[in-house]
Amino acid sequence: MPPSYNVYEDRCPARQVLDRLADKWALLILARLQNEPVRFNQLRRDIKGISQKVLSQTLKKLERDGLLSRSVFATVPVTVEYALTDLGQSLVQTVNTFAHWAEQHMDTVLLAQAQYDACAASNPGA
Amino acid sequence: MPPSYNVYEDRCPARQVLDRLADKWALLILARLQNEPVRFNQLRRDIKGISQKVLSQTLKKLERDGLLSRSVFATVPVTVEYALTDLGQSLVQTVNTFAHWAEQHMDTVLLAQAQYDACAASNPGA
DNA sequence: TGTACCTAGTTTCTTTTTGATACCAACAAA
DNA sequence: TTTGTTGGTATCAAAAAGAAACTAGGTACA
Repeated sequence: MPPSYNVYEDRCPARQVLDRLADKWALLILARLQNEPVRFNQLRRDIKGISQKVLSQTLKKLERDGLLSRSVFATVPVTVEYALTDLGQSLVQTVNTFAHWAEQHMDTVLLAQAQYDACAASNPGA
Repeated sequence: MPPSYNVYEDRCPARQVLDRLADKWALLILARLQNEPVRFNQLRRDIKGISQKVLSQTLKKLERDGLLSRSVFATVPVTVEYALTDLGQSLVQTVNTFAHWAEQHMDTVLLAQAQYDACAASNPGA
C-alpha cells in the first residue's frame, strides 16, 4: 500500500517535519545532544557560529516537536539543560550519518567546486 | 585518530557541505533524482511548492558540489536533464532515511506539537 | 499574421528569515 | 564597584526566499 504521507506534497505534515529537520542548526544541536544533556551556553560555545537568537528559536522548535526536553534547575545562576527525548534519539543515527558523509566526502566536493569554478571562469558566456 | 574535519567548527569545509545539504529543497531534489534523470519543469511539478528561482539556484549549487550533472539536449524545445552523479548516489540512502523518518514519525511529532501548544496556552506567563 | 504555448530559466519586487549587537535580571567573585 | 556568570529577549540591518512578470527560441493552431 502507498505511504500515508509524502514529503513531495506541499502541505503534507511530513513535508513540514522535513522542513524543520532540514536545517543545519537543528541537525548540529541534535548531534551535539546525542551523548549527554547540554546547557544553553555550552551549546552556544560548542556549535561555532550560532547566534543566541537562532539557538533559542531552534531549541524551542525542537522542543515543540518533541525531539528534545528542557529542564530548569533552580541553581544560582539558573541552569537549563537540554536533552534528547526518545523521539530525538530515534533520529540521531541518521543525523550522524549525514554529518559523517559531509566530513568524509568533503574533499570530493571541494574538488568538484574547484573544477566547476574553473570551467565557469574559462566559459564566461556559457 | 581524530577526524580531520569537524562539522561543529565554524569555518571547516565539512560545515559548509552540511550547510548546503541541510536544506529542504536540496534534499527533495536529490531524493527525486534517485531513480532516474528528471527535467527542470518536471522537478518543478513534482516538488510541490518550490519556485523556479529557488529550483534553479539549488540545482546550480548541487551541480557545483558535484552531486548532480546537467545535460542539455538540442531538441525543440531544448531539453535539460538533471541526474545524480556517483557522489550524489552515495548520499541518497541517507536522504531517504531522513525522508522516511519524517513520514513515519510525523504522527508523534504532531502529537507533541499539540501537547506543547496546549500547555503553552494554559501557561501563558511561563 | 497573430495568438497561444512549450522549453528553461532570469529579473524584479516584496516579504520573511537570519545574523550582529545590545540589553535584561539575578547573583557571585574580586 | 566593576566584572563575570546564568539564559535568554529586543532591536535593527543584511541576506535569503517567495511570487510574479519577463526573456528567448521555437511549434502549433487558425
